Amino acid sequence: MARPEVSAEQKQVKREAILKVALEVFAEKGYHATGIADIASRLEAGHGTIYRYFKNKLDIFLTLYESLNAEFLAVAWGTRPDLAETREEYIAVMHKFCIDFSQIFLREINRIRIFFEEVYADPEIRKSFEAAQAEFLDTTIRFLTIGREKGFVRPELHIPSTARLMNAMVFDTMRAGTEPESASSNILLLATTLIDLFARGAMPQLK
Amino acid sequence: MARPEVSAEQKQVKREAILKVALEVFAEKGYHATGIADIASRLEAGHGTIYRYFKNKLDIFLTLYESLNAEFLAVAWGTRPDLAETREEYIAVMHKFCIDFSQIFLREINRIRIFFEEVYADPEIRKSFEAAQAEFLDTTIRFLTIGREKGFVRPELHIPSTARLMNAMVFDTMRAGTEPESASSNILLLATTLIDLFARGAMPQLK
Amino acid sequence: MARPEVSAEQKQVKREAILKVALEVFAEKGYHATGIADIASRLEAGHGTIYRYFKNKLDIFLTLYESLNAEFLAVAWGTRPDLAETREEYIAVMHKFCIDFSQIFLREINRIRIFFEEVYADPEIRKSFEAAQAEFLDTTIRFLTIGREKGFVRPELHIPSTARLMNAMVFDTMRAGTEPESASSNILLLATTLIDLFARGAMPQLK
Amino acid sequence: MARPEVSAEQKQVKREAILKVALEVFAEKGYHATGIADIASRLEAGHGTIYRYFKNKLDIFLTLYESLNAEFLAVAWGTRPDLAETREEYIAVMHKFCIDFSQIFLREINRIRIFFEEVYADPEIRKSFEAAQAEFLDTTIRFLTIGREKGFVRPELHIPSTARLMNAMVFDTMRAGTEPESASSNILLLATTLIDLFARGAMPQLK
DNA sequence: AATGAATGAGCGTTCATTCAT
DNA sequence: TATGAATGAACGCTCATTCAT
Repeated sequence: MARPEVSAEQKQVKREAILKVALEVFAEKGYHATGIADIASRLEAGHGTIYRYFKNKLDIFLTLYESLNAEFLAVAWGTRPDLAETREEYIAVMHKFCIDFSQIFLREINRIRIFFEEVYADPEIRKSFEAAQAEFLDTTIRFLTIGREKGFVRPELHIPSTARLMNAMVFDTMRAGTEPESASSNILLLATTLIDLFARGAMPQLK
Repeated sequence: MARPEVSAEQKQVKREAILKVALEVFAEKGYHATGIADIASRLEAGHGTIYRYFKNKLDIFLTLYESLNAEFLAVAWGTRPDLAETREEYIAVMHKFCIDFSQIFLREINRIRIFFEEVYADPEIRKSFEAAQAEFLDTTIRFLTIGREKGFVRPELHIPSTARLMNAMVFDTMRAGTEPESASSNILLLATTLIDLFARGAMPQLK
Repeated sequence: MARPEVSAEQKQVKREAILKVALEVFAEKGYHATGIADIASRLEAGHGTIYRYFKNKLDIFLTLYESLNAEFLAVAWGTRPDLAETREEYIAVMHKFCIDFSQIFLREINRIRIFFEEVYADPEIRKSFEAAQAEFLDTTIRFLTIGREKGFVRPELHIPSTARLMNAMVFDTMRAGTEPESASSNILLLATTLIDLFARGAMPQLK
Repeated sequence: MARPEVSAEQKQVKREAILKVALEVFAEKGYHATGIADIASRLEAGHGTIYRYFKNKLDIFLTLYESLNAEFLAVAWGTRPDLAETREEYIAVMHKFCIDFSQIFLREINRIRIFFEEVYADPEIRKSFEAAQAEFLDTTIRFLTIGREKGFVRPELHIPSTARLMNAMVFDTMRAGTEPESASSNILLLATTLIDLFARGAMPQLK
């Protein structure tokens, strides 16, 4: 009984070691330019070894890709706009979401890089990306719908479009974090601005 | 003297013929999956011929890519927020920009597709994309800066961040137009919502 | 003293277990398409284990192959044309040989399949096949030589050639038994016809 | 008009050059042990070149294989037992068939070698072999049926079985020709014996 | 100018075998 | 004794690019 557990555990350890170096190489060179040989040699292992743990190159990539999607989605579905009783609380929910997202970013900058850069490298990756995007859209739609019910969102706003635009801003904020530093790519500043735009728009209020 | 001119002109005609079919194939299959042979055979020409007009596959792609960027940038630099005298005119400038952008889209859906999907297919493409994005950012910064000077933009807004977020929304609106139709991917609806968010935010105004 | 015996016995039991499943897999997939992993997994053992009992894949195959040859040869050497006193008894010897061969077939269809199909899969197998064929030829030559001495075989017949042709018919009859059923592949009918051709030829006798 | 013809002709010349060396290598090393690289290097060409003329390794092999089948079948269908008016003429038809077959053999010993040795190297080859065998059987059945109608074949003989056994002898005679010389592998002697067995059987006629 | 035949580096992947545990 | 993780040589094949015609 103990034995298979150890074996399975060791297998998992090795899988994760492969994922770790694969992520590094994918982030450095991109999906297409990365060869199994690159991953194997950085792992200081034979390239046959990798095929003991993953079906093929795509399998490795999708594993990395989907685990990131899962983390993002967990944060997104974890927001609780339903608990917000006031306008300020509603904004605070959004704020918390941005903070949580940022934390994943800080931890997972390489995975975020491949998340954005390799969307179209393979039809399977694209499918995975699109499935995740659709689900993200659902979470944002939920956020807005609850907000409207509670009177925190202007009722005349078209929710699906708004959700899509907000997601575009959120993901671009993440993407900014993967870029070499510049004034415009400060992730926190972008998040603050995003919330400000959401709350008040860009134009002064007419009296 | 006449001869070389004709020759150069003919050369240009052929170049454009190649670009035309290359665009089709790139849009259908993507950069990596497209072979020179695919382009040549659809052109009904030998593949050696293509190398007389372009250095290599990347050269063809970048030519297409950069001409699209140039068109987009021409529209962006052509906006005249400086001529807006009223809040409504300022919004109208933005509206016109969206309309003009949409028109490029309607005409150039294939180029827009490759614009979005092949950003990271090659480091050169990426560089080109990033250069264009930086310039787009400049046009939006100009738009916002002029708006602020004229009192149409809230002075406390951080302009570079706002510009980046607006661009994210604009490009995502374009991208939506390349996707199979769905409620959320209506390009005009997205543009209208974008302007609405810009003008008023998503939340009701406090009295 | 007892111990090594038991060990050797156990070793033999395991060897036979390996041969049993190996035969199944070889028959199903063929020599080249069969991997050590296929055999090991059907055996529910590690693939390293197999190398404790056999030198390599070829060793397993040849063991199976040669044991079948040995069985066939035992039957062939077991014919007793020397005991035949009459033409009818001589034919009966041949008949018995066909029946005995068929029984091996009924029992060992899988080994017969690999016997025919994998002759050239490896030079070693080929060598084994050819050695067996040469020995089969000897048995048939013996059968015919004795027959001639006893006046049951036409003296003008070239015995080595006749032996070879008869063997060709015998093995093709066996091979027919491994094929999906059809009118022409009825093993008993073929054997009967073979004997009939041997005894009387295909043409009517001239008066 | 002249141009494409020349081009197609050159293409054919090259195809045949490839087939020529491929046949040599296949005959020497066998299908599985032959690599595209082996063929290419003997051709003194890059291995990519081969893929301009053939889809893959199997394509080359099947081309060789099927052209041999076609030659054999042409000979088989070219026999004219229907023209035989006497027993001797009927035997002469068979004799001619053997001679013609032998001539292909003398010309095509390498193709005959692969014909026999690589039957099961790939399912496609096997399919091709079996289709050819079935057609050969038809030609022999035709030969025997016409013989029976004309009174040259004993009416009680089971024709499909007889046809199958005769084919086994014919092909084994061919196979003998591919083997290192021995008393039993004299192709003409085998053919003569085959006809003798066909005509008179192996046993003395009862008075 | 136009061609397309030739090239070969490079890819992802398989699997028989070894050997430390 | 039994294991299965590790290995890496070797495979078939693709395709961007060159260059002789």
